[in-house]
Amino acid sequence: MQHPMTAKDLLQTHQLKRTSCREGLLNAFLASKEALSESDLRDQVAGSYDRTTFYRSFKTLLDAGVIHKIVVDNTLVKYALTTPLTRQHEHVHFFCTCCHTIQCLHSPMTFNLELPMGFHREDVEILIKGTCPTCC
Amino acid sequence: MQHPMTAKDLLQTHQLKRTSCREGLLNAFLASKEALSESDLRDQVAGSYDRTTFYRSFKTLLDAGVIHKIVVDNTLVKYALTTPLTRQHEHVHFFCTCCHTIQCLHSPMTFNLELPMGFHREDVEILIKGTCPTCC
DNA sequence: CACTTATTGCAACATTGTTGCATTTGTCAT
DNA sequence: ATGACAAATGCAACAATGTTGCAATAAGTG
Repeated sequence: MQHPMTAKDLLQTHQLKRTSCREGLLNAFLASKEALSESDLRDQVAGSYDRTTFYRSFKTLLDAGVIHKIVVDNTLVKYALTTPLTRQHEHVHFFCTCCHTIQCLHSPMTFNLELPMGFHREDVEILIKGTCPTCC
Repeated sequence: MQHPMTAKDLLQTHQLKRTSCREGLLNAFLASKEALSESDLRDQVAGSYDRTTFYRSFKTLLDAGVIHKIVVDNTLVKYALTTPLTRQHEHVHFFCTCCHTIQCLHSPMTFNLELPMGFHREDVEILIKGTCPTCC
């Protein structure tokens, strides 16, 4: 299932006003299957809008949770639309070192993490790096 | 085992010249058990050095792998000394949701991950969020 | 359509990061 | 120790990035 949503829907769902800059940003996300970097976005939409407007619209979408941040390798920062699957905890991100795409894995997998004394676990973030089926 | 190393040792091991700014940075890390943010470091050492020098020294340590980056929650960025234990793959970072500190965990832990067909795993990054012994 | 409120664009500013170059410092061999 | 060489430093100037206040504008509502 891809994104059946339109920029308009996304904004209305989050009770945000429907402005052209916000729609421009969201359309960039809707048009691409992969996560986008901030400069990707800037290249696509920011020519048309004031720098300030871009920042503010971008921040609005982030704060509202319409999009979310992803960090790969502790270095590469990208953003993607927030989906119901994205929202759930303890899911695993897979980063393909070959084609540099990111996927969420939901298939059954087991963890056995034994923490040292005194540590209490609430949540886990896991990023697996390797090659995806398409690449190898 | 804590860090038995001195700033001097660390620099020599990595074949970096022993300058006071680099030593200042490393001493900040050696003095703290926790990961530090860039502004933590700036507060501690940067008064004494030129802004440019701070950036360059910091980058040198990062590039050489003497320190490494840690990202929590896709948002909070900190840095820690790279130790032999840190260097080994599949080590775990712990983020305390109470005191907001980050530690590297090295204690023995078992870890089982079954990947879906076609995926090949090369490396794993794990961040555990919860409470540390000091806090709860 | 008119009203209300949030968003926009602009300008000015603040912060953050970068580059070139002369000076200083560390390292290594003597 | 001393000198030579390479590298790091500090400074200044610059570039990029992010922020704030405010008047003009556009969006949602009745």
